[in-house]
Amino acid sequence: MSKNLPSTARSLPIALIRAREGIMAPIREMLSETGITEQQWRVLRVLSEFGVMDTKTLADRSSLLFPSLTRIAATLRDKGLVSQTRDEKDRRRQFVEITPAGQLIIDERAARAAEIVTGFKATLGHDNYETLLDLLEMLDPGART
Amino acid sequence: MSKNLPSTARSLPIALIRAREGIMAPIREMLSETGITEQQWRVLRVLSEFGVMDTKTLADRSSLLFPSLTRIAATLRDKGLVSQTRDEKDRRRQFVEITPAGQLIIDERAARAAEIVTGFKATLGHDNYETLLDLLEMLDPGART
DNA sequence: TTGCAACAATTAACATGTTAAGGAAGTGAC
DNA sequence: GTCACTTCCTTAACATGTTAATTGTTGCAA
Repeated sequence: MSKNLPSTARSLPIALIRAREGIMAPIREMLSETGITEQQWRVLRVLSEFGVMDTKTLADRSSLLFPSLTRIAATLRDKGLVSQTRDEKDRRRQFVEITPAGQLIIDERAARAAEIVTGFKATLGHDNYETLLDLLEMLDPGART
Repeated sequence: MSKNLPSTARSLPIALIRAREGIMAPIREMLSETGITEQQWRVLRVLSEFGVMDTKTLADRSSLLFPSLTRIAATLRDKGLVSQTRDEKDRRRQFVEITPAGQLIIDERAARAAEIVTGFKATLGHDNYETLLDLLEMLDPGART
């Protein structure tokens, strides 16, 4: 049975889009003054958290596809927020590192970003927030062990 | 306190992206043979469920921004999957309707799409699935009454 | 060593997301 | 009626998502 599609009002893909839209709106607003995009912010955050890493790891941790990352890395490099270096042992590979200028962007906005997150935790309630993260992780093909 | 950003591993925006990626992968695979995209599928589904409607309502129900919808509607019209008509009383407004060819695309794949949804329900468990939808709806700015 | 498969990264091509600006049609104050 | 204002939709410009093709390297095997 269940040959019928669920109503679009209870569609999981659509619900994910709308939730994401709700989450990102205040974050995009915060970022608008910096001139960097949401994805660029994400890359900087990953680099800030884990330090220098190769492109493949960076793409994985940032949840970005390679072609996107190529463009984003080029943009961030032009802005002086990251630096790229070739692996001398394997010249196919490349390493990316956040620069002091890039780290500054993170540092100056970490408090405000944390406030936004706190706001959503308050909206949902702490337990619901953790539950939500757990459920979302169950849908992540990369996280299913 | 909590001036520190959460680890990107427990970041809600990133978790939403990854979950969406996990959900959409099999759906995109299903759609690949049709030549229509995920968003075009979404528009057709909304039109199939609710019937003819004006562009504003369609954008709202499809969770698409107006500029995107303009392009998508033009694409679908060129493919003969929807038809557009001007409102004669208010010539700014426009109505969109699914064509038989468009409806056929939905009908031919409704069963397979429903199977995919059923699969995710099984992965999460029915109660978790409903909980997830409820929590996501709490983050949707358009749904907070 | 040469040839080829595998790999990392880029580029290309097209669709969408996002913001801003533009154009056309309706509305209301005067 | 006219002018400002609003509304609906489109266009523009740029960044990203997505898939496929391409380039440059490496490793391995005939």
